[in-house]
Amino acid sequence: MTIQETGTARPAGRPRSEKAERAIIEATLDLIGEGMGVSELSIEAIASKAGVGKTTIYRRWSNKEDLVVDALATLKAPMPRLRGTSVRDDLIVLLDVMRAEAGQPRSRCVMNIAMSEADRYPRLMERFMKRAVEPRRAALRAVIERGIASGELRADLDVDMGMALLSGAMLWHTKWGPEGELAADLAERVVDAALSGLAP
Amino acid sequence: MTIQETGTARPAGRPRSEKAERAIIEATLDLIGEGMGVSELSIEAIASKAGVGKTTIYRRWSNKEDLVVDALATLKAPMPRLRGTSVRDDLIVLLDVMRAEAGQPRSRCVMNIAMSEADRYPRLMERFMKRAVEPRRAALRAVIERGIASGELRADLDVDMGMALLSGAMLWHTKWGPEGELAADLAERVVDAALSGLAP
DNA sequence: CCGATACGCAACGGTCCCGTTTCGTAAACC
DNA sequence: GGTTTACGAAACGGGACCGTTGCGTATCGG
Repeated sequence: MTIQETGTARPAGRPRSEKAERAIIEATLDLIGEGMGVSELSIEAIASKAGVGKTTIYRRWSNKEDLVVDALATLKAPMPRLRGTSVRDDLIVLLDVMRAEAGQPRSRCVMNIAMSEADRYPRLMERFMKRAVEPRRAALRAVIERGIASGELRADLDVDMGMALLSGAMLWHTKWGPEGELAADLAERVVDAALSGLAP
Repeated sequence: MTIQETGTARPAGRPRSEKAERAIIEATLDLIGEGMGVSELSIEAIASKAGVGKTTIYRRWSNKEDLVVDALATLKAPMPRLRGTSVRDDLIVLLDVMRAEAGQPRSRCVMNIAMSEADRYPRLMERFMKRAVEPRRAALRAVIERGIASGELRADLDVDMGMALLSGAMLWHTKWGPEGELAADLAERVVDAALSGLAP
């Protein structure tokens, strides 16, 4: 009882390497971000990429799905400070986060998983939605609801429909838009187009 | 030279079974429609589902990608007759086709492939885009351009942005909207929301 | 009937990955 | 030093699928 006795009795023997744990999760996210589906992920590939023995993985997670769940749980939605001055500005900020994320392989995990594995891994999706998708959705929803309340958006606007138009348009550009990087002003143009509508 | 001599000399021996060929392609599309990615497709699973020997597949296609290319080539975009009375009506018809297709496993191939395998199979994607995606896009683009010309849509509207808002919103509802079947009036509501915009 | 080709089926050796075990070494505690 | 647990590496038997081959049968033209 010299030091480091915080009540939880430290187990005997060599402690588990946190570095290895991080490397495993990083490798998992990297592979997913490269476009690999969950079913194509192999423990051996993760171990190899992480520079780790398979034993070290199986000691921590009993199967692939548990590992992926934990890996995805470390993904947090980057929550920008919304200035709250105008709904238009806040929407641009939120959608521009989507644009920026679409470029980083790491952040691409979110969209890759959300789009592809929706049906097959219900347990995984449930956690993943709660952790990574819901915060993004909630932020967008809050801005839209605030806009309705303040009169900046139509009083009869269906909130879900507003979310669909805004983030759907970003999604469309990401996957099917003109090739290459997304234009820097894409978020602004999407917001303005959605706000003013297609009709004259 | 009794009958059936159309210049292409009929090769000797038993002819290849067109029924088997159709069954193979059907099985391939079924598996893709069930959410199976191209890399998870196995020749053995296709053969089994089609009630066919592997030999019969390898006799026709030398690898999986060729088979998938041919299978996807049989997918044609269902092209509804557009009445052309109003842009709004035509947009609703086009988007409602998307809604209807989202339910049928067979037609889900288009979206599943288009969303998931974009990067990894460039040769496949090129053909697939040309055959199955482009016609849909062209139809939507034509309607939007007609609307701009007729004054039913804003003169300064970016056509790509219009397509993104409309089909992006449908896509969003398909993947992330409230669970269950898409509402029967979804296309109409999306079109009206996009036309009038979010602002008052 | 005969030759030729396609068919479904089963088997082959090869590769990848599984999940487990063994081994020698490393890092914490007493 | 001694005990205990974790580590990376290697090997295991097992399963899925690969692409190929051989087999007996079916279906065409001549």
